[in-house]
Amino acid sequence: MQANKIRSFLREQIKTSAISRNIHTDTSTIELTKDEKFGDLTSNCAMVWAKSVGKNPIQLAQELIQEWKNLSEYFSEVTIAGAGFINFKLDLEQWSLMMESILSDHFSFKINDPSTSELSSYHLEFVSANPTGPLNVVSARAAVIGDVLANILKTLNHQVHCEFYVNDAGNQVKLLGISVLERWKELQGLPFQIPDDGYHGSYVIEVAKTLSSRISSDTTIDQIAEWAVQEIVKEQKQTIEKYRTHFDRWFFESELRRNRKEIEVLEWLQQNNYIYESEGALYLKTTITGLDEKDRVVVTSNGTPTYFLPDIAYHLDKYRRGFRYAINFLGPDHHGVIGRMSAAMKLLNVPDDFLQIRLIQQVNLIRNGEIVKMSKRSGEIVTLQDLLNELGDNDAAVDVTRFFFLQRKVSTPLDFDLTLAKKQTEENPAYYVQYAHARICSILRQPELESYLGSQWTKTSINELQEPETKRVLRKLLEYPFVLERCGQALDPNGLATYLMELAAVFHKFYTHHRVIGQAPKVTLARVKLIQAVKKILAHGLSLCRITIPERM
RNA sequence: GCGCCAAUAGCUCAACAGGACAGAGCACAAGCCUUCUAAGCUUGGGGUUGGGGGUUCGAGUCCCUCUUGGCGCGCCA
Repeated sequence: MQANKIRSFLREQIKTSAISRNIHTDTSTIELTKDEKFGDLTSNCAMVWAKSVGKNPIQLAQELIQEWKNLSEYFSEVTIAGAGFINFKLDLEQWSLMMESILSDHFSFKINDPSTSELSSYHLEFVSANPTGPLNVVSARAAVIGDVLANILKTLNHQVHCEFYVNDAGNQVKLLGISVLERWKELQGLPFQIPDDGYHGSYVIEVAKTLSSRISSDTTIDQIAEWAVQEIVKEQKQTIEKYRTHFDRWFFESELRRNRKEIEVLEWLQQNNYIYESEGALYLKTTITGLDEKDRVVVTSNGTPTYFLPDIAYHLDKYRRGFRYAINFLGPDHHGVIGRMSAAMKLLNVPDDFLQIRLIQQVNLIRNGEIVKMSKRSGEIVTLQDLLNELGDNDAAVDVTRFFFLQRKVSTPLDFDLTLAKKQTEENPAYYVQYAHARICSILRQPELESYLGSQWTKTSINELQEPETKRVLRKLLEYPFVLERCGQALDPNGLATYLMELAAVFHKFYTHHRVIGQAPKVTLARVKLIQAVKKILAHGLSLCRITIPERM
């Protein structure tokens, strides 16, 4: 939209000036100002360059303004302020064009400026919980983050593929099989004994019940394990879909193994001398990359591959499928993976920036003021389904938790207070945003406004939108594409939730200060168009978050 | 012991690859509905951004150090 166009124009000017001063890596930024008194857009380039050019920032800023052409085409005022900020006040015409672009039918935030964004294909892996139990609340956080980030990246015109990696091979799955078998014995009234490191949760009993007709005394553990995984994954899929998160593919480790992909990788690594043997086990020389602190075992001395080997094969497979970036969201207890996996990718000649591992910090569940310790093995779990049940298991419950998780940065641990969350369904921040949308719909339903709804935006309407509370709304609208771009770059959708709160806030303030109905026709028209624009952006943002967009509340 | 992540108002969190006076919500106090939804708005109190150094025009943000909390450090996944 218009905001991108304006920024590209400025960026070009700054770039030209940078090159003529021999500045090749320019770290200056163009930002929206925090306060209207500084204009609308601001650049810090004069301050950033001052040192290497050997001039004081203010003097440099004056030179730059002289140098730049056609500023008046976009800006009504360009000033130097503070330590050397160059501030740009947008011309009314530009505000009008912005409104026009938002209100137009084929309105889009897609960024068409190749200098600001290379279009890429992203592989997003998130949640990837083990298929040995139901999804818990930590998975819920990952699900929302990954899902909304995917939506944002798509809006920015990137190709996005979301994947859930199912670790359905190895020891843990065998343990699951044993645990199910023992529970089955229990159901048959036979003596049973679940191993200490087995799975003790009550869901195992449910799985055993479901499978009871298929199990007999000569069924193998592997078979039971396979069936159990199927049941649990089915359950996980249902829950996650209910939670409005969709994966393009559920990738099974067993599939990789059936095609002997991990052996293929191992052989390649051996041929290239990256593997050595010690005490009967095979080690990968991850340390030679400088990215890992010690070499890692890939095949144990009894001949079975560790989880690491298929993991390498999986990430290589992502690369071979042609993605430009693989973003991998992991739980905080996996941070050890970063070093070894980056090292493995390097050994396989995959570009350094291909794999980007992000940690999602943990979720502490608090109930009645106490932390609920969760562990699949001990059986004390609060599942995602439990959580939804506690909150009422309806659309509102999903809205609440999705928005709650989106409000926090992924890099910080968070406390989820169950008792509070239940109460907050009445006074939740998500409602604040939704309420703004419902309020606008309510205004637009008024019969007096019917004749205005379909009218075209006219350039002069912008003159009617100059009160402080109204101008603040316009400034917020201008910010939206900046917000999306920032979220995409940071690989964190957190900023979107914050933005929606702010947009709702400026609207609510506008609402209490100004009335749409009963004004001079040109004023009513301008305000109708304004709230239509706000409605459009709110709906767009909420749909990226996959939160209900209510017409009435 | 080594490593990773964090610490911002009474509580939960913001602050956009260092930027202009650190902002919201909840809670607390006082107000605003005979006119478009009061799930809203207005006003107020509340902070040495865990402590201490440093880097620079400028630090919550970067570096060092200390304190506190969480998590890792297996031929488990």
